[in-house]
Amino acid sequence: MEYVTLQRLVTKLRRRSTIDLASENSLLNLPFTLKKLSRSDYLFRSGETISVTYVLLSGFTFRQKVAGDGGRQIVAIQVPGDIVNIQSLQLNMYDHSVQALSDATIAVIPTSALLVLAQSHDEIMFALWLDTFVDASIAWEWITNIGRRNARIRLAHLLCEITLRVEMAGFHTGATHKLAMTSEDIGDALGLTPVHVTRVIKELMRVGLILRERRSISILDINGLRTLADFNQAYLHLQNINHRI
Amino acid sequence: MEYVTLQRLVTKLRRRSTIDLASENSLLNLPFTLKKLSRSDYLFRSGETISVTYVLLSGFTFRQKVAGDGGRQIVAIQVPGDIVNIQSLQLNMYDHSVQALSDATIAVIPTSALLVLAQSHDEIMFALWLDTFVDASIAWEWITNIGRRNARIRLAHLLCEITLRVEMAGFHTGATHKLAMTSEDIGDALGLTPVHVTRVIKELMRVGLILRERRSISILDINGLRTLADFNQAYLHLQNINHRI
DNA sequence: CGCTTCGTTGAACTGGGTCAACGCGTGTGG
DNA sequence: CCACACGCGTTGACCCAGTTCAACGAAGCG
Repeated sequence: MEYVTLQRLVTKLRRRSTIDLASENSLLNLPFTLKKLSRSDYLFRSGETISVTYVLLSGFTFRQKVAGDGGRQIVAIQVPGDIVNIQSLQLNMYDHSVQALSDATIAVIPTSALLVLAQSHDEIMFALWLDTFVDASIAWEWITNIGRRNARIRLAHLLCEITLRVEMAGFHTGATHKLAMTSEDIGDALGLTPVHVTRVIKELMRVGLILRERRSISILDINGLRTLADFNQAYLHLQNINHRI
Repeated sequence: MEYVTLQRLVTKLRRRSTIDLASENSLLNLPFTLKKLSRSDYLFRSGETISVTYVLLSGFTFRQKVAGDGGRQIVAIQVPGDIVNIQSLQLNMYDHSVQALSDATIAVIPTSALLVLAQSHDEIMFALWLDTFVDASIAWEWITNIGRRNARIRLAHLLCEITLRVEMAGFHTGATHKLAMTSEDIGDALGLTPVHVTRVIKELMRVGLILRERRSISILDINGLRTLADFNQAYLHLQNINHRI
């Protein structure tokens, strides 16, 4: 069996916050177990009470809510390194579900251990808190995406965001990177129907921006997508602009 | 001149978190100045760098982003007691603007003072952090609202949310409560055009759920609205369900 | 090899957008 | 104190992006 650590979590937090060696070691020494999910498996469901915190180590997961008429809406996507439910530090009842978008590996950390760490290391507390700000910032951008952009631009914007976040998580993207999402998944993230998503995908293929084979999408021209989507990455707050010193 | 305190902030934090007397006093002793805004005045603009934290004491403000084609999207609304930009604790560059929806009074607190307080009182830090979680939770519900509900239900849902949040801020609502928003404001919050908003408002009037006079809306039948919107207030996390003890 | 899942395509439909005209308060300047 | 202008709600006619429904096909899996 492979040797698994929480290094990816440290790397992710380091992108935006300063984490000194002591804090890094504390994080790496957190107790955790591993959980493997297959596509569509639930990590947790709306209404459940859980006392663990999940960190995504590989694969993708997504957060979803269900509208009154049964319509599913994906409200966030997690990439490797992301903490899935940092809310668990303060809330233990969930009003949404998290499900695997692909096969995924997840570190399961007792929330109490993380809480102790946060309380003893301000640096870690602020780093985790900053992550919460970014979650909100991304959600606001999604509201803008769904509320004010047409289907083509919405899709391009989503692809730009995911590509960039995956790169920042330390994976090479480029022509070889593939995103495995069904038309229904994409539609549920963009507020569209799967039928229309396939039409829009074909449009973006026709102009050479992406390539779709089976249920995976490859980015052929990220700059073209960025231009089309008028993508401004400020909302991802990727630089360490922490101004506490 | 009236005597103004940050009591409303304490009350707001108390709704969800435990704030002991010492922490309460520290909060009330925070230095602050007052700022008065008229409808449409900007509190801050996208791209600005600011080192103060704003707390809304009376009136309403909203957070907005602008899409590439110039379309405005309102991504959040603040009610009295809300901290407008708690992000300032860690981020000092904004990717969105905040504007007054009505005449508003705002407490302006040096971020550094708030930061010192948060670092010396875990209780306050967690209370502020919890507020961030709720901001994200509300944003996710808005994504679902805009992505998966039709115009009538979207509007009903927004009205339910605002009514409840204003009540929780300690104001009486009921038949006399009025919300002053133009059709354009509402449209920008719901991802609709002002023309369609007036049509939907008329629909809700026809069935006796609301009353519109000039540019204000009164709620006539909050239960009817809740039923129509299938409103589930869990996402507002109004109870003190903080499970750290 | 048959079943399931999902992409693909076409045709018809509709919720909401667009455009344009009008009307009613309100505020403002002469 | 009146007249005009401006902001915004209202209404109607028309339009279109995206939905709906349905049929078909291809890959993957047991």
